[in-house]
Amino acid sequence: MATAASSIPPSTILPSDLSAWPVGASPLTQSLPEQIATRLSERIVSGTYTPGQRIMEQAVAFEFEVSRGPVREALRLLEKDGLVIILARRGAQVTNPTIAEVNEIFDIRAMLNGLRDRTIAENPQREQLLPALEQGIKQLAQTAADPGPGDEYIDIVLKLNRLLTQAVGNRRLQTILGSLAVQTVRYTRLGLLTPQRRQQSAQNWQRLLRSISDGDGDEAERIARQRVSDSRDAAIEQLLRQKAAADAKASA
Amino acid sequence: MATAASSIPPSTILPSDLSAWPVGASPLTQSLPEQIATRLSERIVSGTYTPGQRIMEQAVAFEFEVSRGPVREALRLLEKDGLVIILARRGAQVTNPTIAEVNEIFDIRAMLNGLRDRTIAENPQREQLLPALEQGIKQLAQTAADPGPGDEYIDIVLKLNRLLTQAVGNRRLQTILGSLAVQTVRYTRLGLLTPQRRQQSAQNWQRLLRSISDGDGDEAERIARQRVSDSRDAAIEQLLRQKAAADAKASA
DNA sequence: GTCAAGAAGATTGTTGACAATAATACAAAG
DNA sequence: CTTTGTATTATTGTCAACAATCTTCTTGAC
Repeated sequence: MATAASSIPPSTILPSDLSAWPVGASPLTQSLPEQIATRLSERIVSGTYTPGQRIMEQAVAFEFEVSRGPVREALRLLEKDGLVIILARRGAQVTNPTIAEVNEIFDIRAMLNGLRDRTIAENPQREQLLPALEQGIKQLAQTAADPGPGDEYIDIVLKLNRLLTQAVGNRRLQTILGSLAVQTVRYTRLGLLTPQRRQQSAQNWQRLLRSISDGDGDEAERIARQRVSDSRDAAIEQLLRQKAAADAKASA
Repeated sequence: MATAASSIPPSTILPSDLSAWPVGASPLTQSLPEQIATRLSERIVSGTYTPGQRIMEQAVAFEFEVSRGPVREALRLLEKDGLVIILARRGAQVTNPTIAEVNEIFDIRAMLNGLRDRTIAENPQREQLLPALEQGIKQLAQTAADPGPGDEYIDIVLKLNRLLTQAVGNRRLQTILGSLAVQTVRYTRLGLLTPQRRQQSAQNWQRLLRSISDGDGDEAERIARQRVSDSRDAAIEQLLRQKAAADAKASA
């Protein structure tokens, strides 16, 4: 029944607009499968569900007090974002990407972020974006210098990326970038963000702002690729530690 | 029951490996939803289902002699590839992209094809690819000069693209490019491929071959983007005619 | 004649049960 | 002790029916 939807509390860990689904023409209320997918994606991104872990329809359905139908659809949605892999007659399990695969995702992100930022820099109406961008980047510089607790820094970066991704009208690009972002945030959250890396990242954002304001598409694309490349390094390190920990646990 | 699957004849219009789904570790037999999705995608790509047309679960289920469950999943698969759009409680309808949206898809294809061809050109093991590539490009040159009937030319181009896409190990890139290819083939099939365009395309492929064999990634990327850009022009023209025809029919 | 409100019909969303298949445990043979 | 075959269990795949919602048609008022 539709009222069962209310038994699923709203998302708390991830801001719901981070995820890929309700990108355009979103209804005010997520559908039941979407709600389930959101909840499950939080667990995968946060590590509650570990890489390789099986997710069984029955168990999820029981926990959320719905039938297996919506759960199946939710798992298909997660598959679309690469958070789970579904094998025929063997169900879903949390993806456990290799280093090479994560690198590949970053390759694509670098390309498409480049396309995105170039498009924005060459858009005559880019002026409207500048105030919000400036404000975010200012915040970023402050947080880079003074770390503070938690993931505040990453949240700001995500917000900036969201801002830019939504600014380009290209809906398919939004979808793809959203999906790729969901996958990589698994490894940048809690990542090894050293002060130097934060500083460099903040500087890159500042350079990006200038290139956009100047309307220099070439430069914007170059910087975007550089930025993704930098975050890749941090993510790979993080992933390596994660895998090492998992191996140690497995052999114990 | 599983035997109902046999009531759905295999794909005929599109070679099944064109579609995005069974990319890696594919089971020998497609699942029921996949079979339905393949069949429906053929109708959309071939124009049997016109842009904007509603696809109703009941009707499809009845025609294929299955229940609505698998049909629902099939429609979700098609949505992933951008062939239909699903609105909550309003069902699926064949996408009817604007010129701008098709342009956006080609923007992304240009970028990612560039990434793909660069990756291949810079791969030390690229030698293995060259014979098959050469053979395909030779075929292409012949067909470009001597058109022949049907879509033979386009089929060769698709084959070449498939060859390259599968050559890069990057599975996610494969998925995305496959999805984008499915969408654009709606407008390149039966497209306005003038002899000049075919000639130029064949030449570009030849240049690409050389850059790969030389290991020149920069050049490979540049050519790839050019190639997509050219095919974009033909597709947009085709789409314009299609829309004009639809408008004329609507007002009649 | 046009527009609004309501009723009837059509269509999607969800559910629980059944069927088919894969994973597991166990026993027997080499 | 390992391996192979078999029985059991667990899990996914499919179905048909019900509930909720949207669409369309009719009716009535202005």
